[in-house]
Amino acid sequence: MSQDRKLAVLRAIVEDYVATEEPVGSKALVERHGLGVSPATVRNDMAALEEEGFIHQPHTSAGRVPTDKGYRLFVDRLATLKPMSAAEKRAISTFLDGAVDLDDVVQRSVRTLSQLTQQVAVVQYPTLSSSTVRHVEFVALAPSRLLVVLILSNGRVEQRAVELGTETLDDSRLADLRTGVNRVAAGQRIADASTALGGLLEEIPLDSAPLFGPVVETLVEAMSDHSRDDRVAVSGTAHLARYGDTFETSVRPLLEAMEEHVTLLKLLGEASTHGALTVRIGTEGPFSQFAATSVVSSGYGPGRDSPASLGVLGPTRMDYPSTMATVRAVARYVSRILDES
Amino acid sequence: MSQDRKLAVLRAIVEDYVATEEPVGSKALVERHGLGVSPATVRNDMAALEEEGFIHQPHTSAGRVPTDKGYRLFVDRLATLKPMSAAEKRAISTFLDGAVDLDDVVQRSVRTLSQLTQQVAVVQYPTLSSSTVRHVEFVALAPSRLLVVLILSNGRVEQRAVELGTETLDDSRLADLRTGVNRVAAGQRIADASTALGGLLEEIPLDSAPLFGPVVETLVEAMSDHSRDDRVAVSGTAHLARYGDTFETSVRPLLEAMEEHVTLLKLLGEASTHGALTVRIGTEGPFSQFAATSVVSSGYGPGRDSPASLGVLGPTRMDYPSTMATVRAVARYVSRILDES
DNA sequence: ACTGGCACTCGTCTGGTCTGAGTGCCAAAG
DNA sequence: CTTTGGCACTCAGACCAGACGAGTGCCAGT
Repeated sequence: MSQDRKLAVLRAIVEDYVATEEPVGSKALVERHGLGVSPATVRNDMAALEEEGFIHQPHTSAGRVPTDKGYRLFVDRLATLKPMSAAEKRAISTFLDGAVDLDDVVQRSVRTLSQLTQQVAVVQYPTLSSSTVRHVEFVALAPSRLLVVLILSNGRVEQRAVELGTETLDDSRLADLRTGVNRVAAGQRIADASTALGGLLEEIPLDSAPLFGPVVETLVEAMSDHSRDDRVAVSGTAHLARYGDTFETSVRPLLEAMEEHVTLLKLLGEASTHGALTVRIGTEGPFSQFAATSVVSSGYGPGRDSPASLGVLGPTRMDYPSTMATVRAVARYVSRILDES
Repeated sequence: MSQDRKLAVLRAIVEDYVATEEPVGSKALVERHGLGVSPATVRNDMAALEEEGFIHQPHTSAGRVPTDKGYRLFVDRLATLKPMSAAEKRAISTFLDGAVDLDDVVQRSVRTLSQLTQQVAVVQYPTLSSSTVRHVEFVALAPSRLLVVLILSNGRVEQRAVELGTETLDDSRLADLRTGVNRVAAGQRIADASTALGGLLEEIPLDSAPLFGPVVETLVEAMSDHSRDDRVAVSGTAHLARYGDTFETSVRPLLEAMEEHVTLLKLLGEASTHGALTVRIGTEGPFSQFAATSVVSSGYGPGRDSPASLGVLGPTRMDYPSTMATVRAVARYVSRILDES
């Protein structure tokens, strides 16, 4: 029995099953893929593949279905990424080039991804922590209320309101605050700015302390607050309809996860090394309720690090070659856009 | 035949059908609601109700199901809003009180709504147009690139990058710009600020024009740009799973609408007069694909106008009394929070 | 005006049969 | 040792008929 042919059979099974969504039998296989051998031969190979756990038959008189392990072998050794068509490339670039700011880039990316793959797409917002402070602005809302606006290099803007209690503001104190804070914070990476601000607190004149205190505190909090860090954009949930049969068991948990951004992020996985695709198949993931779901993801971001992930969720029975190609293409394109801006 | 009893029968049918999700027959009716008459009598009433189009029987040997018209009569004349339990009231207030900014208020509202009603909740962000300009800030990104930050009274922040071409910036010109723009714009309602800025363009010294021109243009655009105006928050899509049978026909279009914010807004309907509940049942809505879906919505917002809507989508077969009560309660509570801040 | 009775309808449940796709195994042929 | 044709076997799903029963409409009696 030739090892090569056995793998060819597995590949054929995966491809057929993905296309038809039905267990595939030996006869159909030799017909649809010119394997050049008889069904009986294929049956032997199939028996071996089943023995090794790559495929599985739902019931005695049915065809075979790939197992998670089978898909794994397929993506690792058998799949060649399907090259993107010119039309698809064009779609990506025209769609993404119109973006006006970071939010928009993310929104458009996630749309593009879901549209091209016909699946649920997820894009994590680039993390705050790797960016630098561009500017901090203060706006008086009322005599004792202050709006703190933190502007970051990646275009993100964080804002917080601060109650000053009995302390009151006037223009000159506001100016002091503005120059003082920006002197130490502007241009710094988030983490550095945070500690620098801490240091600032200790050297300021005593009479400014009641003002600076709460303000700096809020700023530090806003910087370290990763509550906005786990934001993700989701698109294409309607494609979940294609799970078909296993609705309550598969789709429901997914829909729930769509709103639990933390879960979603864990699913996407750590941002891997730049440009490398990660494929997580079915039960390989951390959540048992997504046993029928695969994740194809990639890190992306400006420069050479990948501060964020994007990817696609779909049934384990998905078209890996083209999904992977699309995810990679979008990740690259988005990274390039972020580089430019 | 007593008119009163006929209505009581309709009410009973609606309640039973909502509870059991199954067509309800005459016998079950008299048993579960102490109507004090025999099944045969009820049958006569039912025949009349069917004649008038309030109920309908799926097939000859089945019970009756309310029609859209039947639900309409029910909510208009028969339903008494179910008062909220103390626990629910507490849930609303504790959940919403923790909100730190406008975004957070909206997020928490939509979460609360979907959790309490066990349905899909939709909350429109308060429209930009009704708020005033708090402050406009400019930050130099590069010698010829400028970040314009527009801070509004409702806590929303809009930001745009401006390319200045050959024009270059320095601190004093930036200060000019800042004071100049804020002098005419700060404190104005959006629309007024827009026109005022237009006027500003004509009276500035000639040498500043190349700088002011593109900046003001961008600002006006950001103000009039309603692309961010149709933003909505959605939560609880997982509850769509309860549509059960009619998956492809009902749920899919809904999931698609969830991402088409424009559609969602149309569905939510015009923000009605403050505090008034709107109920749109099945085909009464503007979209034929949502024939099996009802919308319960209410305007909300600070003061006495309702710049935005919030509401709940669900199957026509929903528990109107409690849904309506919840929507109203949340709308009121959110309005109050917006009033305070 | 209400009620009990009765004949009727028709969707669903049950059990049984049939069909065909697909298998595993074996013996014969390369 | 590998491949192939043949053959008996399994079993899910389709199909069918009959029984069941929930629910109805109508009518005559109270």
